[in-house]
Amino acid sequence: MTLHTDARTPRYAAILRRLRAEIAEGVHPVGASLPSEAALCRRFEVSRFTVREALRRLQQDGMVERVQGAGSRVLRATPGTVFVQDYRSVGELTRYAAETRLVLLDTGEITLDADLAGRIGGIGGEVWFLLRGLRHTAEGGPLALVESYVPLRFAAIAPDLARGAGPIYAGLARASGDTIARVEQETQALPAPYHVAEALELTPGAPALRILRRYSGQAGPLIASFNWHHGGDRYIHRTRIELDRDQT
Amino acid sequence: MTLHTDARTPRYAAILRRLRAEIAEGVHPVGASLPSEAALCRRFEVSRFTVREALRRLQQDGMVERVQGAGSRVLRATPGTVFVQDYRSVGELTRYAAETRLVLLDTGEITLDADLAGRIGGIGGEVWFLLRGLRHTAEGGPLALVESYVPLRFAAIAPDLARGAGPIYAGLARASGDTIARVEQETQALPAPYHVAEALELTPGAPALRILRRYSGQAGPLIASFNWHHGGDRYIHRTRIELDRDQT
DNA sequence: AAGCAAAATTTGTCTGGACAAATCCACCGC
DNA sequence: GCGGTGGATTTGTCCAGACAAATTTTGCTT
Repeated sequence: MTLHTDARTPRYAAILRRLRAEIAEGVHPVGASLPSEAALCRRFEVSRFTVREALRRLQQDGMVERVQGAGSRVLRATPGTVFVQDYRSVGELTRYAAETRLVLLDTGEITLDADLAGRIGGIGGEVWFLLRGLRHTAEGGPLALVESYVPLRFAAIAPDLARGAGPIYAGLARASGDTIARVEQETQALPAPYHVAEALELTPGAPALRILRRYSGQAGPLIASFNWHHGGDRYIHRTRIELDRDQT
Repeated sequence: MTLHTDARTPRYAAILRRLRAEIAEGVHPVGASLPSEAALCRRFEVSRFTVREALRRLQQDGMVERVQGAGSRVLRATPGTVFVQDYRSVGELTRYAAETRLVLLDTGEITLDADLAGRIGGIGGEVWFLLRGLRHTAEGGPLALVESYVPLRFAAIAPDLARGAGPIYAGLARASGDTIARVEQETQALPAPYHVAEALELTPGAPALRILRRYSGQAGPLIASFNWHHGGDRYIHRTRIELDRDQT
């Protein structure tokens, strides 16, 4: 197959457009693997460099995940309309988590129904172990409902980690001899489900902020959790972009 | 200069670490240009591919901007503590805005009640000039309601800027001889107010995502805008943290 | 001094090739 | 059936080279 591209647009851009369209149309459904780099090279009659450039951009859009030895897998059918990236170094991330932890310990009001064991087809079609917890503010009001999904192999130790010191993801990484490789986060505004409304003292259906956070190690997922928050008046999810350079 | 790298870490990672350290130490101050790719190749005794891989990651961090023909310029010395950064560089940000603009023009469905002049004690107790706009997707559905607040001194030119080409904040910066210094963003989930629900085809009170974005120049605020979005099913606000593997 | 055109510089795109590292899978032995 | 082993597959890293495209600099002309 030859590429239809005028002299202006680079070849990888044409391939990128083609692949994006195919993913959107369901030729490569979410969860399926893309053809290998070699196959794409043959199909588009370009070098591996060009194919990789296109795949790299798909990956940057969050549409595709690439694993050495395994291949490229479709994560989502469309790029996020607004795509914001959050950067923290590992040291800072740990410190951040530690600070959060401190606040929680300060109030001494964490509830953890860790013994509630479920086998729930949670996220990504996989079977996970569910932990449920509640976070309170210093004033005693509910701050967040946390629903954490842990791979089944951690089912035995997860409750202890949840009750122990330090963030859970760090404990899981330690226990499996892994290191944190990736943290992803998705924010949505949804009507509060009944059990969330009850926990956060909202009326069911009121706007709630749901933040999905996924921690992955080199070996695979460590933990994924939904954090349910008050919609607006009591909680603000805040980000900041700082540009240090002059723009013309 | 030879690289000190054990067999495990790739060479580009070592170069990346070195450059990051030098930028942090001020060897390459913010605003200055990095050595050219060719120079870095000679210095580290690697091929251009390897240098480019390191530079590409610096660019992804938002620390460096790369312009064809001009070189690589240092944008910021370190990743901030809790800063969330749009992963596009400033150059790409402009282009992104331009692309959005194109899409909008394509559908021909932008509504701009720019002549609706209000003196509204908007944000921060100051008096602002209000612009209102609606963004449609390619499929024709409403994507976002935009309410922009502009300082009164820009009241005369703002409507023209909104109708003209290019992002408004860039036009304002140009008009005032200023440069963008900071962009802040806050996300909240709120019950959709009536006028928002009407615009986005929601039922009033349904969960909506409100993103407040503030652009500031060196001299002061340039523009602040509320972006109202669908709550969840059609719009996902997504962030991602990717940790480099060369950190322990 | 100002304007314009050519040259030099610098990053972008692309080829072809090579080996390493991670993963997957079929086969074998128990 | 189970576990391990080895080969095949697939992506990651790296090189040397080439031309294109954008920008900056230089030098010439007016």
